[in-house]
Amino acid sequence: MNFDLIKLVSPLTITPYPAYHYFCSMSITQQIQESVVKSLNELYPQGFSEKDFQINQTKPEFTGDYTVVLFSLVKSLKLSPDAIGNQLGDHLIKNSPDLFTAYNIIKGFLNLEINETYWLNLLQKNYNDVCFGKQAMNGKKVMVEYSSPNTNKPLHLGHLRNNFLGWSVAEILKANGYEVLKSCIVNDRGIHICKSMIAWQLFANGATPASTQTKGDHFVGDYYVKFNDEYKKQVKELTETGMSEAEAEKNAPIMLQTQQMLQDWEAGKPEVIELWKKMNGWVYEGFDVTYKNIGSDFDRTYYESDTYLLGKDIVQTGLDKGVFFRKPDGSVWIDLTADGLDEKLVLRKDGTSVYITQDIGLAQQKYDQYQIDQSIYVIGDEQNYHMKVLKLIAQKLGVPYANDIYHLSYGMVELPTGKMKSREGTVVDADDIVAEMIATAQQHTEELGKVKDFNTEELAALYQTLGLGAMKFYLLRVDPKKKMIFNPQESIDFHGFTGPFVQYTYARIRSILRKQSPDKSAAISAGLLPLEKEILLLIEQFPAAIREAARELSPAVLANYVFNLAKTFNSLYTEHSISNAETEEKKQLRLRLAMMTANVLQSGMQLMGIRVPERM
RNA sequence: GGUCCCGUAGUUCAAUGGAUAGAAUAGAAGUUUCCUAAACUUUAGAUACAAGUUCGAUUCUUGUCGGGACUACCA
Repeated sequence: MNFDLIKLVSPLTITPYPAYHYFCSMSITQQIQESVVKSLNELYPQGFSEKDFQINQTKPEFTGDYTVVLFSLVKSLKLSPDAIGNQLGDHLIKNSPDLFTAYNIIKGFLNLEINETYWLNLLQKNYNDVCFGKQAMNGKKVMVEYSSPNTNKPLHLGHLRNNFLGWSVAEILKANGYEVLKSCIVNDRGIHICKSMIAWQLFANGATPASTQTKGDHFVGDYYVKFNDEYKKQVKELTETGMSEAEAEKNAPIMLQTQQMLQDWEAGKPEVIELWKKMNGWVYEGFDVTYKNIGSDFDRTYYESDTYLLGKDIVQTGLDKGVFFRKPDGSVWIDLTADGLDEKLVLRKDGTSVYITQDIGLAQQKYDQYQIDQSIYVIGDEQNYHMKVLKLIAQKLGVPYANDIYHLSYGMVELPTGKMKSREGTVVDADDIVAEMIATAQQHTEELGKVKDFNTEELAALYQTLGLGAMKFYLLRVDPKKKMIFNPQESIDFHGFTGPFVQYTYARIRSILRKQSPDKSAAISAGLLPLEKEILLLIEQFPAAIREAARELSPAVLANYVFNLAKTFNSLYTEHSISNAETEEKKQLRLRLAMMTANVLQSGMQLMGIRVPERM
């Protein structure tokens, strides 16, 4: 058997959904809500809305599918929960017999049983719909800025979380009908860039990535490390001559050289600019390889060397408006003490701009260029203060996009031993860890020996799919806002709550469907078994999960969702045969169930940037 | 000092104020003549502490203890 490489793994990027396609029917929760509101208002005069009660999925230990929590109604109705439950339950069944078939009340909870035909119709209508759960375009435009690398060192584990998160959030927003622009701001200038340039001049003897067979970003990063080593050495030498540490740090020759180089760069000195371009070029070649490998892409890349002068004119406007004030030395500030922050510099006394100045300028430029409705910045939580300042300044300036600035603040990735520290050499390199995951995928695959007929290319694609899938899932399964621990041992596990677990479930379904697809015209069986219904309930919640993921800007919602669905399907798979089902109608039901599960798993994984394999 | 964030099984993570706090992993015990055992089943194990708000608190409020981030005329 030979499989086409293209078809072996699922596509990564989502194609825009046709405008005519959208999930038109209301979710079951919404329908229940609506029915309950209607019933309450017909039964009682008080006047109720959806906010007056809660609908939950019924806990497995009770009979029923969805549950109305009655406590919140007790006070205004002055009736016991049981009395309300009985009246409401009767009324619901009488008025919507096609939706509700039975109810029971336990300790203030009204458990409702949903008519089985609802689930069967849902399945029959959508089992082959690969767009299930996605919304039509809503005309809103969002920019998601993520990745934002420095050109003095290679990407590390923290960047991976940023990249996977930014990319996934962009796809999730697309699935919710937004037009999304992915952007990247490259920090390509400044003192830290000059550090690696100086070190290269001093120590490289003309070496290049090509001459040393090193990936460009790693090559340059090595000189950044060399700078720090040399700097430390010089500081130590100076302090040994009796100089104070602070003085030594200021006067170390290599630091003086670096500062001179920054001035030369700003003055446009040709040989400095040339070196800068050359070394950044090496870094970009390296980044391109990494980005391509991990599946990051951008619609628009901004370079700080182009934007670092932006924002000065806005500062002038702010001065005129009295938002900013000038100190006697000529520097310009904003007073944010009333907002619980400090005074913040926006323009140096020499008239040059600082970090925040260019961010103000760039925000304005993005708005002018693209008329975006929302601007999401995927940046680590160490910059919470900075982003708060940015938004505050925008608000005080009264710019129209001020309230559309949103900082998607994600937590740091830490190791079991603590924070990653470049000085202590504990930084986990992005390329290394990805390669390690792919190698682990290869090792597992070879041990299991299930795809011995694959050719070299197919194997490479599979290892990539599995290794990267495991990595992405691991970094995305945690709530982005929270810091997370990266445990190298645990991360390479391909069992349990992992990407490969979901991929495996998908592959097993595809294996069945390759041999036999559902017969479109065939009847399906009524009388759903508990596991069959459980899967349908979960599938029905997929559109809601996509919406929630967008509302929370959290791919973790999808990771949890997809895992639960896969887990439940695996139980069904073990308990009940699909191909050799009890009856032909059962078989047709389960084939549809399998197909829809596979589609939803694929969509969900795709929204996290994870491909799913046909076989593994 | 100031501002902000976080404390849930041994470990890593869940839980719009709702029922007996879920998973995964590690531990223990099982499942392969049958659709892929990267799977499934069973088992044991946790809300830092103390008050408050209420029908009900992991969730909201306050305090205590513990951990972290930020607080540059760097970017």
